[in-house]
Amino acid sequence: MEGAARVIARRGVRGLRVEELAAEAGVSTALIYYHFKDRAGILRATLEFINDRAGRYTTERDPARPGLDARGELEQTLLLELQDTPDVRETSTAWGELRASAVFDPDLREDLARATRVWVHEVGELLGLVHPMASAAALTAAAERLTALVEGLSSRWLSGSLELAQARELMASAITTELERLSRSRPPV
Amino acid sequence: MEGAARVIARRGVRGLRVEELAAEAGVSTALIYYHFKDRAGILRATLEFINDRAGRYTTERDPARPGLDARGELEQTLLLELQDTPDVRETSTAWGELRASAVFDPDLREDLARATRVWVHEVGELLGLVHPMASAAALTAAAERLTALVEGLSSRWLSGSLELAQARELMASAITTELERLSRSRPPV
DNA sequence: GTCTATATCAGGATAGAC
DNA sequence: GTCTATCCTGATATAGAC
Repeated sequence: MEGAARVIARRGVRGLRVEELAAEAGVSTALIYYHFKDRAGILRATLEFINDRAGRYTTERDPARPGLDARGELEQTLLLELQDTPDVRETSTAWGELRASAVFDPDLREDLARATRVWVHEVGELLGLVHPMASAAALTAAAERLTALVEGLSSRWLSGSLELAQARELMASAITTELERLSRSRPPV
Repeated sequence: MEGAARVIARRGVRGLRVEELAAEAGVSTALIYYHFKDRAGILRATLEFINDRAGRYTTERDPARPGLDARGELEQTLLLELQDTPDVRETSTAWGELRASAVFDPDLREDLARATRVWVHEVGELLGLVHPMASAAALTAAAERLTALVEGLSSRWLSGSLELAQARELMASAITTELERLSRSRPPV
């Protein structure tokens, strides 16, 4: 699975070759087919693996850093996707590929939509911690804008149209703006 | 070229089959190869065609609607990408595919980065018309955020994670927010 | 479980006639 | 310019031995 994640990060979901994956794992292609029904099965398992791993590093901060306030946690959650580490690169790349593939493959859409909803919801909760008086609708809209922006910036970064440092700055300023917006729409007590 | 644009919208850049393109155009594959060197040549020509067409419908508003104020023009330019017409769908799909492919194909990056810069610059200019006192840096940053958000929302829409109407609402509210932000950072005279 | 073939097939590209 | 026929490569998937 780790090898598969690396291959997807290197070649994309649609560029994944079973032979290359086998080489990456140091086994024969036949063994891959022994463990997975077919190419689609490999993909399914790998994307699940990647999502699990992403979920892990998204939530493991919770108990570990009690000193982090809600806003800090929000920033960290969103900026996490804009980092040049192998894990994040793999996850973001796979995520982008999944979305791009879903445009042409309806089978992928449901999983993707669900995962997106979960993420938007998480960010919405964090925004709610910072601004407890904001309406649910306002929080959801802000979360939707912020997460969509992360995806947009991430794909610009990965496709070489934007420097990582700039992407992070733009994201940070967007967070500030959204929080200001929330505090104006329903001022805190 | 129109047939190619349709096929790309249906199958993606990486899913384009020369045979399907030939069928779409009602000719043989051999004739396609008579006109284009190879598959890459087909792709190059088609993406150029699509970009030209997109450029056309982006700018043809200028002389036609003198009544449209700067803000209206800004909104129209950005919301244009979020419409369910064949042209826009084709353009947005191709654009998303191009970006997704560029992650794995360095050859595509330069063209893409250039086109992105042009677009960001255009939006920056429009923002400047609305807020002539804002600094160039602030305008560019806002344009970068807004265009990245359009891309993020567009790919969510095309991949079935977001309703078009919602995407448009989110985009409209983001424009409002960015304009407010600009007016605060350097208040108008 | 794991390997070495190998069947099979799709799709890019070309030859050569008209 | 346009077609039919076909070559050829690369990639999925399987058979069968160990």
